Amino acid sequence: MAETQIKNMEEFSAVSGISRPTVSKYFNDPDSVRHTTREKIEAAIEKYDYRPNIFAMNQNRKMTKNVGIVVPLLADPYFAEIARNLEQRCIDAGYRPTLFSAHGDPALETEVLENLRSMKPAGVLLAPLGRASDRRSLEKFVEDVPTLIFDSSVEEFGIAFVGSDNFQFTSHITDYLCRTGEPPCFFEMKTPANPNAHRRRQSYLNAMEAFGHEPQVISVDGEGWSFEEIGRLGGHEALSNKQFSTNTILCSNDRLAIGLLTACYEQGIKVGRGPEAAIRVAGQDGHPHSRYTCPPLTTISHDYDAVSMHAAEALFLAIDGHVEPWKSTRLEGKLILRDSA
Amino acid sequence: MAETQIKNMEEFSAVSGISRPTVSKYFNDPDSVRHTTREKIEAAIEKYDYRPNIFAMNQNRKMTKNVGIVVPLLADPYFAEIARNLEQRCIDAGYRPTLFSAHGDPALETEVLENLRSMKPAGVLLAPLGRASDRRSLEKFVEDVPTLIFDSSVEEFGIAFVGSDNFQFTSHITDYLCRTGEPPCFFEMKTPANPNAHRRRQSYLNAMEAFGHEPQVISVDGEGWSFEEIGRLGGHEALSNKQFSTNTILCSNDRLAIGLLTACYEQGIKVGRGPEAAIRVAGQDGHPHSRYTCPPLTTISHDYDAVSMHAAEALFLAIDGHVEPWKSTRLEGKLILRDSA
DNA sequence: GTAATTTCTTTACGCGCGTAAATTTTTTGT
DNA sequence: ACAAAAAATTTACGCGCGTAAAGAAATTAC
Repeated sequence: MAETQIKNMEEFSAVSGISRPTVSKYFNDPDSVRHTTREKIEAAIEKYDYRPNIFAMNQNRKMTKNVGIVVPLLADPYFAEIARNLEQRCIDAGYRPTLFSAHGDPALETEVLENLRSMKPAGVLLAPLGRASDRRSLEKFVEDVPTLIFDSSVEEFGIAFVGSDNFQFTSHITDYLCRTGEPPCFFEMKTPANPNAHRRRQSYLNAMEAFGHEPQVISVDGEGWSFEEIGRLGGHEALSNKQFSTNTILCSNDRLAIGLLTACYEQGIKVGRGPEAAIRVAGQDGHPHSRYTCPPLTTISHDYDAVSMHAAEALFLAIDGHVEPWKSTRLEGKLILRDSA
Repeated sequence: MAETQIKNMEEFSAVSGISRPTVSKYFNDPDSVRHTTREKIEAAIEKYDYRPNIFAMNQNRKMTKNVGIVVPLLADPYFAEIARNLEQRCIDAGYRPTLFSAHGDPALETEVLENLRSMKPAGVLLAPLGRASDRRSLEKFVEDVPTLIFDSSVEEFGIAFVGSDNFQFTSHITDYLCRTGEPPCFFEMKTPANPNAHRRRQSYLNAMEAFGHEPQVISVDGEGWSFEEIGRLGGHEALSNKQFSTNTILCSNDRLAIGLLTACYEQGIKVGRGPEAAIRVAGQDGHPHSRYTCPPLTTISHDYDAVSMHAAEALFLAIDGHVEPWKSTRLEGKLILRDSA
């Protein structure tokens, strides 16, 4: 690295021997300049360690290279994991991702979108809070910014939706449970955070009917995003009152299942699929933590990789101007058999 | 809101009746203008929904209002939780926080800092990867940007360090375990990710000596940040080989403990403090998930609130120019008694 | 009420880069 | 080798705001 400190593109253009507009063009898209020119510029970048001022860059460009990634709750490893995936894909595609979390709070979600707007993002990958989201501010946002909705759909907002096929999820795992033991009861939140839960309940009802079993849904109280605690408290109540009509419980999601497992433990109820176990518990999501519960949780897992790939690709296409009608992509999950069911 | 769309500060200055330089002053610091002026401006903001262009703002200011928050692994709920805390404090103090994760990768950590630099942040709250961090790039970074190190200290880098008192952590919980049963063995990673682990081991050795017990450290293999899996695999090996000389195991951190609990489960070993339990297991960190293990994990918890408060305050003071000699603040943890020990 | 002080206005320039237009140079096709 | 096409250069302006300087206006002090 040379000792002369380059402070702007003008100076850089001088030392690199390439005119400033061409240098500017290069930074906008390295492939847009001739191969030999590109090499000269990159040699100079290497030598002088020059990087253009991103604020000055973004000020004039109508479209920046910024991409916002918004999740409802970053403290949930599921969202952390998918956000990590998306982040990497954005970087690989030459964008500058920025991570945001609504922390379970609708007001914060609105605020985050408000702030995002001022970053003039080329696009946004948004997993909405769901039921609690402020519909009007979401609507206003997606009008102005190319937004791909993932994880949980909100009407036909944005350019497309990419998520998991909740119907497949639940029917698949219900099928498994029915084939390997007593048919499952369904354990869920009474007022779930997002519409995925409704689909899963409906799919459970459908599947049970198809198999000729009597469905039983236990809906527990609880607001907010403390699913484990809701599952634990609700589980205690349901267990104490003997609300489960069979020895098998399918939870609406893994976090609820984790709470339920804790409740079972606290009541001395042995969970598993062995003969000595009293009940079987299964979850849904393939939560990063589900491997380490006791017993390890049988679940049906999101295809993290596929979801993030489809979501990112769809957004990048839209940014590049490939307009397509709104589309919903729902990917299948994979059953993960462990000891809990 | 009026229908006229204000597109820059010039226009806003016209409709608000305040000159542009004064409006600019207001956005730089609302308290720097006269009370009556401030009200006029804020009324106009409300009416016209104007927000200054952040790129243009940041371009000329030598110091922005940006604050970077960098953690080693956002998928770890511990870091997610503390990041959330810090984020909120930054917002409350009028800064614009941006979240970054090194995702356990030293190269990514360096890259994140490189990108952060171009955001000209007023300051950075950095929890380094630790042992794996690239010392030289950290050093270069903290020279240029006011950086507060938290969670895991790296020499005397940055403006200060704020974290937990690992010596107090381990001596406190070791004391508890000794008083309530057999003295603990210490379960850790052979090559831990950060220096906190070394302090904890040392503190364990000190405490055991003080109590007149023979210490026993079991160090398990494993690289990276998959602590649960490392704990599980190492736990299996240690349990099979009967390496634990007492019935009590203190883990270097909660994630390791969670893995160990899974190993115990998989070997049919009952964990708890009751008479029917075979061993006791305790962790350290107060991991958000520790409440929901089976049995719920006895641990010693970081004071998340205090750590984030001290860290944020120290950074804000430094940004405001209060230069103080480098200082290390280590906060005590609180013992959380649960069923596992 | 007057002077001192604070705050605001006017004027003006610059930051670093995007980008458009006209021109020149280089590359490509045949 | 020559014309056509592609890419680079020169020139020039603008983006939205920070900020400095000088003077006018409003507030405060006494």
